[in-house]
Amino acid sequence: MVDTINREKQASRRPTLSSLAKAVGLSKPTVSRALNDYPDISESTKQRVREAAEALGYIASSRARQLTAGHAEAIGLVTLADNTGLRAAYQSEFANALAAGLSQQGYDLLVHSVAEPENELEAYRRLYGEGKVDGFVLMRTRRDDERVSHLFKNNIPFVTQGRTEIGDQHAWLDIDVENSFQLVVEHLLDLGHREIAFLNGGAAVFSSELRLLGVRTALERHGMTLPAGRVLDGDFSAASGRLTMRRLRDEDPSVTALICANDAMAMGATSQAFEMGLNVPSDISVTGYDGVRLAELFNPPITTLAHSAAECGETLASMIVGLVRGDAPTSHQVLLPANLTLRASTASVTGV
Amino acid sequence: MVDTINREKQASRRPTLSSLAKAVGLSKPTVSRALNDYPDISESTKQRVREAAEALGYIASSRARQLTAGHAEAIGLVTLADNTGLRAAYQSEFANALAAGLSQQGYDLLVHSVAEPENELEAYRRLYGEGKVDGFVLMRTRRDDERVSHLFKNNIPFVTQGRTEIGDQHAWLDIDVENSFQLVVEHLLDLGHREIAFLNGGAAVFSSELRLLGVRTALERHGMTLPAGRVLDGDFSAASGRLTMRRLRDEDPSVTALICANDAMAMGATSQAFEMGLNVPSDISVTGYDGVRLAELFNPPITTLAHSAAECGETLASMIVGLVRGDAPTSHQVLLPANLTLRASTASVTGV
DNA sequence: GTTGACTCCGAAACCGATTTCGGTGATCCT
DNA sequence: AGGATCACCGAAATCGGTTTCGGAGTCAAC
Repeated sequence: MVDTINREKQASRRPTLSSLAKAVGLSKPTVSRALNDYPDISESTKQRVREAAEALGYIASSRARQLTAGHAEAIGLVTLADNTGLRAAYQSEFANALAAGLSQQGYDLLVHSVAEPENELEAYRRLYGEGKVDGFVLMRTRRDDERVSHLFKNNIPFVTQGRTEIGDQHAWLDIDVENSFQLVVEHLLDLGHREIAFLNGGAAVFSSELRLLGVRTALERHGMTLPAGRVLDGDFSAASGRLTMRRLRDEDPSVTALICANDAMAMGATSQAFEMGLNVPSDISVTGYDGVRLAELFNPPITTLAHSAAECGETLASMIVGLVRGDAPTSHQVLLPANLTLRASTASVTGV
Repeated sequence: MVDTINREKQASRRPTLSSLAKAVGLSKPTVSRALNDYPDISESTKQRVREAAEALGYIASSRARQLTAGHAEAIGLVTLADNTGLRAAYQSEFANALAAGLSQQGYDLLVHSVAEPENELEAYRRLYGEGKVDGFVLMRTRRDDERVSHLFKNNIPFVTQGRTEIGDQHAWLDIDVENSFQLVVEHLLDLGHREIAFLNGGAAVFSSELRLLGVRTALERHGMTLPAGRVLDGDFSAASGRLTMRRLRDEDPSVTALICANDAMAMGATSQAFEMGLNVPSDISVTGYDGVRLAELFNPPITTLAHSAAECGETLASMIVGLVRGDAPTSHQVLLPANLTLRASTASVTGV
């Protein structure tokens, strides 16, 4: 009876290093080194061990390996549970690419979602403290970001997507927004627009400043200025794009072009325009930023500054893996360009 | 010198159970049980241990715990690297919700991306074999899905989103598409449409059959039939929506309403219609399915069958956790309704 | 025939937790 | 006072790998 139970147990249980060792008549360490291709194991033995492992379907437990190796081969991504709608669309394209890049390097992406923002830091602490991840990728960093300062202080590997106030001290990947938004302005100027408004993304985001700088610089190069009233503050949501479009028609109807700090706001603004009887682009041109795929499907397709989420994800993946393996954080600071992608939401000024 | 190094090591190293035990002058097991609130430890000792743990910033290593506990407290999600565009949009909303649901139950979501579809099974095998995850959530299951049969055969916990051929034997969450598409048809009939085409999603997907059944049933209830030529096959991509719309105008221009099997195809079809000079909905009505957020932002907003990705994610989360904890797979089979969400892509027939 | 170098493998310790089992001391009972 | 009961804690084994160290052979050299 006991015998039966034991045999069943044996059979149902996945093979371990010990059982594999027993099967080939070698010791645990020898088998381990054989599988890991150590030079002090004879080729014939390695061959024998590999065949036996294959035959028994042996797969080394990463749990046990992690314990001695000291790393989890996983990178953490902490998201906020209320991160829904279009904002999530960008994040998902990105997370997908990130996971792809990490997988290439033998790492997995561990996603943890927190319900309340005030528990966010705790999640980082726990995930790393428990040893579930070796480092983090941070999305949508803010200018003064407590996550960044916490990770930095505690010497935990991390890469941010977007620069921060202490950007010179950690690893980051960012888009050259300053330059990019100059391109947008040039494009609109070429089309004859002179009454341009800019819907920015809030001062808490580091790149907002750079975006504004880009817009200003380009305008000034052509002897124009951006009045304070034409700089609006949004929150990257489609709703805030709608709101802006409404206010614009009420308070500043002479505007012929609206530059938005992301695609979601551009889409919101465009939808709102149509609902108010304004046509995009014949009545007002709208531009976005991000290159979310769906902006291309939008009607009209949105002219935008596209950067490849896939490229971002892959680059971030190799950056964080580099950090985990001991690279200096400051050696991983990458600025990617965005490409002005002309589509149908911008057109030359006609009616004026 | 050695002393210094050691002290530094001690200091920089995160505290372990042993060091904590030493600090409070107790044994490892006692401290472990105190922290885990075992009844055979005095309240005063527990208190003392907890305070010391807090003071030292002790966090139990999940790596070590996993080794004895036998579970990883993580659920795997395997994605295909080429999963981009709109298809990804749905997945992301979903993955977000899934992660949120899992986190609530103390589990994390481990995302692994595979580049080549032929390596997909290998990923499932490895992830579970290594003990990195306790189970899986499968998205977009196919009618005859080798992932499903593999997991089923090997007795690995999993939940699918969507039924399969052996759906009666495993856990799944699905939308009641048959019923839902009846609603769409009724809606279109109410609007006076009589020339209706249906862009389905390919026979490999189990629900395609049910969708078709729903459309047929509703039509027949009104004494109508769906001619074979009016059933098109798509692949859920926006491109296939565009293609369909082109073919429809060329080959079957009398059609006044197009029912699509998902939002992406509906959006593609709509975009294409506009580009060909057809107006949606006045010339042709288009409907979608999925309730991706951006369908709402689309211009015109797409009438669709919406189901909450968030609800799906959360439900799947509790289902898979239940399975991991020993529930019978067949006890977790959930059919969710979809809500007909009327927006601006459908209107009554005018021109006929 | 001893020494040395070199190849190949095994015993034991270790990673950081949990679990099993047993033991001490206090308390209660008769 | 002796024995039973109970509350509380510790020694040792365990999970499944890796690493350190050393030992048994073989072979060439002197």
